[in-house]
Amino acid sequence: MKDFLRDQLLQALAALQRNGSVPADVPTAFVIERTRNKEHGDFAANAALLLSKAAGQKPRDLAQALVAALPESSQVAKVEIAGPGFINFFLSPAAYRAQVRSVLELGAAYGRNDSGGGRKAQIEFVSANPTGPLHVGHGRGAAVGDCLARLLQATGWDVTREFYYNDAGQQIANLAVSTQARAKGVAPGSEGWPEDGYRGDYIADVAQAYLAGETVHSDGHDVTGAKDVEDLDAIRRFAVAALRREQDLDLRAFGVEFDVYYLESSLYTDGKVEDTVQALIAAGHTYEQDGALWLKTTDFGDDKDRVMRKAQGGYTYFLPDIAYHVTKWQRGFGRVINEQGADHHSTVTRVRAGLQALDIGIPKGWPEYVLHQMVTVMRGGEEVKLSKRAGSYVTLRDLIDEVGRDATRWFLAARKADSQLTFDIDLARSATRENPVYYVQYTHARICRVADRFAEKGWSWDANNGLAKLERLDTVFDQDLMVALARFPEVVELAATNLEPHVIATYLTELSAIFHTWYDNNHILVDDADLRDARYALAQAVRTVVANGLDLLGVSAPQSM
RNA sequence: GCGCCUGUAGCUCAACCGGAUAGAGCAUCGGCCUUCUAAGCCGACGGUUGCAGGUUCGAGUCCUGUCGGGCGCGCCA
Repeated sequence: MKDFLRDQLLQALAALQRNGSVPADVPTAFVIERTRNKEHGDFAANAALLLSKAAGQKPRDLAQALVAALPESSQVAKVEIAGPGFINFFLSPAAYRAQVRSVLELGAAYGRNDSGGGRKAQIEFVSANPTGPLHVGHGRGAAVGDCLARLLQATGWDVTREFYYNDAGQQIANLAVSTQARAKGVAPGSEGWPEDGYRGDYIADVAQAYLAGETVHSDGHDVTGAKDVEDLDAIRRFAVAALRREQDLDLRAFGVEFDVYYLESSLYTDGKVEDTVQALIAAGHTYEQDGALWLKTTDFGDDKDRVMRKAQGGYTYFLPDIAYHVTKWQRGFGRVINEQGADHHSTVTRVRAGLQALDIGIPKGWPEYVLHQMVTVMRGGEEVKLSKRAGSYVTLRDLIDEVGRDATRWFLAARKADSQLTFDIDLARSATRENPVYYVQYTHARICRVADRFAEKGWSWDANNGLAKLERLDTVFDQDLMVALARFPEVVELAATNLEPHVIATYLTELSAIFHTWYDNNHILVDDADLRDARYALAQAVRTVVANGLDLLGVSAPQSM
C-alpha cells in the first residue's frame, strides 16, 4: 500500500512538472508512513514539506497542487492536507476488506514477500566454543539470530544458518586438562587442579562419561570415551563431542537448528589460514616488526595495526576469522550477517579491514553485524548469577526448564538487540496480562476456542459468505482490527530490513490488544448468519496473522491454554 | 584516557533510518463475568525524553559538549 501511494504521488508530481508549476529537477525522496493518530487518516506523506523549498512554493500550496493532480483510486476514500503540509490518505473500507480476504487466501504466506529474490544469505550466530553449556547470552544470540533467519526467509532470502566453533585452541586445551583432572578425581581448587581450569560440575560429568566408555553422537559422528586418563588427546576429542552434543540438545530444545557447523581447525588443515596470510602479504598491507607479522588495519579505519603472526610463531585469532569470512564470500553469500555479543564488537573493524586488504571485491560494509548487549537474569527482585550445572553463570537450559521455551524465546528476542536486557523470571512465568507471551498466545487460543463452540452450536462457517458480507463489519472496532491486520506485511518488511526481530513482538502485542477489545465488543456466534460468518472471517484472519507472527519468533501458537 | 552501546512515566519497554498531541503494560485508584476462556475489557492518575547548547518548517531521533550505566581497548579467543 505504501508503494502504491508513493507511486500515486510520483505521478502527481510528474504531472506538475509537465505543466511547469514545479521544476523538473526537484528531489523525489519523501516518506510515506502509517499515521499515529487516526484523525490523520491511514498514511501520511511529507512530500510537500520536503519539496517545498526546491519547488519554490509554500508546503501547503504544494500539497494542494499535488492532491489536485493525484489520480483517482478506489483504494483511497479521501485525501486531506493537514498541519504544516502533510498529505493524509484515508483508505476506503473496501481496501481494508480486501486485506482481510488476502489474509485468508494467503494463509501462512500472508506477510511474506520476495524482496530477497532468492538470493543467498548466511546468518552466523551462537558460535559458542564447546567448553561448557550455553549461557543466557548465547540464548539471546540464538533467539535473535534464529528470528533474523526466519525474517530473511520470510522476505525471500535463501538463508543458511551457520555455527562456527573452535575445537583446537587454547580454550580447548584447557577443557582437556580440566576434564583429565576430574577424571583423576582432582576437585577444583585442590592439589593438582589446573590453573584457570573449568570448574563447573559439567566437567565432572564429562569425565565420568569418558571413564565409563560412553559414546556420544555429535555433528555427524560418534566419539567413544577411551577410558584412559593419560590420553589427553582422546579426552579432548571426547570432551568436545560431549559438550557440542549438550549444546545441540539445548538448542534443539530451544527450537533452533543449524545448517552448517564450521570448525576453526579446518581452516588450518585445509590451508586456508596460510592462503590468507600469503594473500594479505601479496596485497601489500603487511609489514614485519619486532619479529611479528602485522596487518595494516589502520589503512581501513582501525585505530591501530594488528599482529597476524606472533614473534614466537603461530597466528593470532583474527587471522582465521578473516580466512573464515573469505570462505563465506567464496561460498557465494552476497549477504552475511553475524549475530554476536557486543563484547566482541572490536572484531568488526578488524575483520572488515582484513577483507578489504585482500582486495577481492568484497563490499566495505560486508559482513553485516547485529550485536546484542548483555543479559541479566532476575528472580524475586534479585540478580541470579549461578546455575547448578555451570556454576558461574546462568545457562540457557536453566531458563528453558524454568519458564519454558516460548517465554524464553519471546523475552530474549522482544527487546532491541543493542540495549541491555533484564530477564525477569517471575514475569516470564506469570500467566497474566503483564506477560506478553501469554497475552498474544491467548489471542490465538481464544479464536481456536470459538471454532470449537461454532461446531458445538451446530453451525458451520460459510467462508465465502463471510467474505462476501465483510461490509457488515463497519464499527470502529472492526476498522481498527482490519487496519492492524493490514499493517503486518509492513511490519515484517521493516523488521527484516532493519534486522530488528523485536518489532514483531511489539506488533503482536498491539494486535492482540486490539483483538481483545474487539472480542469484548463483538459477539461472534450470533444468530444472524451473515454477521456471524463475517465476524468469524475477521477472527480467522487475526488467528492467521498471530500464528504467522509467532512463527517468525519461533514461538508456538497454542490451540488452547 | 580512547572506541562502541545506552539513558524515555515509580518499574519493564515502544516510538516505522527527522514528522503532527511521545505510546503500551505493570504498579496505584475506580468500574465490567446468567453471553464464544476474566490468561480478558473499560476508565483515572502518571513526562522539561539525564543535562546544556546547535542544525531546521519540525528533534526522543541528527551534531557538539557534559553527567550516569554497560562492554571493549593483548604478539588471549
